[in-house]
Amino acid sequence: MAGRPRKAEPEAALVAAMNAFWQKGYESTSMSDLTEATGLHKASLYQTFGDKHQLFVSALKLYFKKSSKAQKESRNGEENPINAIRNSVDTTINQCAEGKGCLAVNSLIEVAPFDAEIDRILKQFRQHLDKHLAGLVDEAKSVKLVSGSVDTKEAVRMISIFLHGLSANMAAGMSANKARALLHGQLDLVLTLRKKSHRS
Amino acid sequence: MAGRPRKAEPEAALVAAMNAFWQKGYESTSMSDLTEATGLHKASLYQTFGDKHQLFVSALKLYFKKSSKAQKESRNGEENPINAIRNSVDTTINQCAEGKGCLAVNSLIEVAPFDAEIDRILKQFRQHLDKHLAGLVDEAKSVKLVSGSVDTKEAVRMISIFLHGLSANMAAGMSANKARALLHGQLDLVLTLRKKSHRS
DNA sequence: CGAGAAAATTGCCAATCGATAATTTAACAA
DNA sequence: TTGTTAAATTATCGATTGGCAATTTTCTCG
Repeated sequence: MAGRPRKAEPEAALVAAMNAFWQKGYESTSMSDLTEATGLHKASLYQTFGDKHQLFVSALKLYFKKSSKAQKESRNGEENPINAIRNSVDTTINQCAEGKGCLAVNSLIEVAPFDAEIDRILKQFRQHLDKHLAGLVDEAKSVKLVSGSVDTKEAVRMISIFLHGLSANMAAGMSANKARALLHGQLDLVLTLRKKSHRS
Repeated sequence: MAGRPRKAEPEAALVAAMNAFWQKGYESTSMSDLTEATGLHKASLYQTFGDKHQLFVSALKLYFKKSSKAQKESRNGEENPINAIRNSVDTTINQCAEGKGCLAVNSLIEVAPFDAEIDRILKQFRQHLDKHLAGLVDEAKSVKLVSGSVDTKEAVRMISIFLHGLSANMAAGMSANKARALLHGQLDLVLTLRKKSHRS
């Protein structure tokens, strides 16, 4: 009944493909690049993941899965909601890489305008992240660490947009440290925290 | 002496090429796309502008020329420095287009990481814009419309990053109106203006 | 040990990529 | 008119693209 077993876990190949798309973008990553990155032959990629577009969709979904997992872990017992917020956005920055930026933001610009499916996936992901952050902001408001006059949705949006901007700048070489510093400044402004209040 | 005259202004073709790159990005825009957009035949494009990369460089420089011109005109006799700042960033948003974003930001993500020349041009452009905005902020500080405690460079950077984020979101469909509203909110925060102070 | 099944690999495909050489067309000067 | 010059066009190049059919290898089960 059973046939020849796989030599490699397809998950590892998918991670390699994800990194390839991340580094070069969708269009510029050729099937040849993908075979080199994954170690799999071209036809094996087609058999395992379908065509290039399907492989990209799978890679994006994996990126989101990893990112969501990192978000959940970012709290890690932290009780102070403000610090939880800081951990959360720091984690988002950590998902970016110097010289590469964030795969989601890159794809938002490069492929979402021409690809309804990718656009849908990315929108879903943004909503997911925004919801997570909004929960933390509400929590901070409930314990009066953030003023009740702050509009949660608005605040989250201002932070989210700023994160997009940081991703673009990191793609062009901004360091993660610099990005984090700017980001915490933005948090101070949006949540009307006193400056230099980073960490407790 | 003189030979056959040109049938079309090369400037018009360059504008068309710029729009093509803007809409589809560098890699995805083929020479075939460019011939269709410009109306020129392929070989004419090579003769007039050099290869694809040189044509892209020329298109980027044209984009910056147009953008810089719009920036200068955005003041247009406005005496209130705060309104001059608002006009300036509104002009930046106007350079973006719904569904396309800003050519500079798109290129920053798509090509700057792999192309030193483009990276240099884009960096130069950002510095130019930042300098212009910093001048306006300093002006506002000198007439006490912005607190002297505001760090000009820091403030400009926070606004610039936010603009990058807005461009990314506009590429994925955010309306210019929404972008402007969020942007003015960011100005209020960064320059510590009282909310809803838009326009005088 | 074969028979069968599935993974892995080879080899090839039409289409398109960016880029030029060779040629034709059209204008001005002599 | 004709020679010169340059723009416009045609035709074509080799390389690479994404994609797949055909084949070989390697396993499990009867």
